[in-house]
Amino acid sequence: MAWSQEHKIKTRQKILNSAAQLFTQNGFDHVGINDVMRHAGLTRGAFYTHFSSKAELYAESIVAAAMEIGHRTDPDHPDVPPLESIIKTYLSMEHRKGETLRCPLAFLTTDMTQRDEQVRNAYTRVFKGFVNNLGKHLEQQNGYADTQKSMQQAVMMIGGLAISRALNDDTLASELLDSCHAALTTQSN
Amino acid sequence: MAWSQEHKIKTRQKILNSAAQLFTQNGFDHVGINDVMRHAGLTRGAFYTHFSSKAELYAESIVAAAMEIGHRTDPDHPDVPPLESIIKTYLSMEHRKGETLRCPLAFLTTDMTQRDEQVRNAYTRVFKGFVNNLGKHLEQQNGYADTQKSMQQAVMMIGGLAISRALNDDTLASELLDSCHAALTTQSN
DNA sequence: GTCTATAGAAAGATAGAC
DNA sequence: GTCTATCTTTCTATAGAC
Repeated sequence: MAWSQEHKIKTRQKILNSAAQLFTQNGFDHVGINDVMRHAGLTRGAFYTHFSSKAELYAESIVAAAMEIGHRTDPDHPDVPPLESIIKTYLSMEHRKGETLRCPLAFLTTDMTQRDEQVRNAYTRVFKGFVNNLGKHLEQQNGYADTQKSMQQAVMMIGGLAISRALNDDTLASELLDSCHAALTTQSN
Repeated sequence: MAWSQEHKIKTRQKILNSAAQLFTQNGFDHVGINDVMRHAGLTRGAFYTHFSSKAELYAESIVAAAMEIGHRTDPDHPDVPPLESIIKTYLSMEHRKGETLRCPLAFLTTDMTQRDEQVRNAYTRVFKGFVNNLGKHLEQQNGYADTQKSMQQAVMMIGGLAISRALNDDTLASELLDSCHAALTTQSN
């Protein structure tokens, strides 16, 4: 049946979108399958026809959450802002709040140490894509690639945001984000 | 009774040491009070005469875990190695494994976003101490303080290690740690 | 202070009706 | 495909014996 097939795909997407939001906001352990399904307008029992386990959903959610941000930062796509602008948005107090923007690399960093292979693989692939994107920006800017510099930029962005979220002091967090921003724009590029 | 008082203090310390180890290795949600007490050679029921809640234990554990590393890196103490050596140890695959060395700032970063005030305050205090220590090293080296540079160093160390632990790819993780090391030693200090 | 026993709640996963 | 109901496990926290 073409119709029910299509309906199933749409339902799956709704579950995945709900999961991406809830997981990045609260982490794996503080989101139940119940929460995800309710957020998607369904109930518990319907879950396992779409995903085989909570971990599988989590792995796919990380990729889904990354793609939401990814297509806004890929320099191969049209109308993507310059690196300077991307960095500023990434290292913002807005992103730290996590209401409108949530990079899974920064929001779920230490969460990964407790997860299984499939989840960690998803995170690793997303990280490689992130570094690769930074590398393309750098190459457009300077004419040559430099993986090491791209990794340093990635750490300064992801690490800076992750730590700022851990701090229970808005002033300090803001100073920290500013320091990271300065490191990324002041240095000899 | 002086004897039972002293015994209680020693028991408390044993619980705290066990907690510091288990929590930094596995995070808040994957360590039960049962695990901590068993590791300390006791049973569940004895816990609540020493701590009022799991969160209180967690907060104190973070400080305890930090002090284990702290006194080895404080430039005011005698026989503390130079910054270059500290950075190398911090950004090592050994530290990434977490068997002998575990900085709570890097091991528990995103875990903090789900915790209550007392826990987040403990983390924040430890982070301030970390940055302060780096600042003293920098001042000894260059003759002047630079908080922004110290924060950047902290992010490169903590963030680099945290991300390397999230990656499910030893080669990539090693490259990442090397990149962070290079950023901290190559730059114009 | 430390023990065993248990209350009470939450959550992953499954069974079976519709 | 989605629902309600349930099995099973896990864990914080407390009660009461010694």
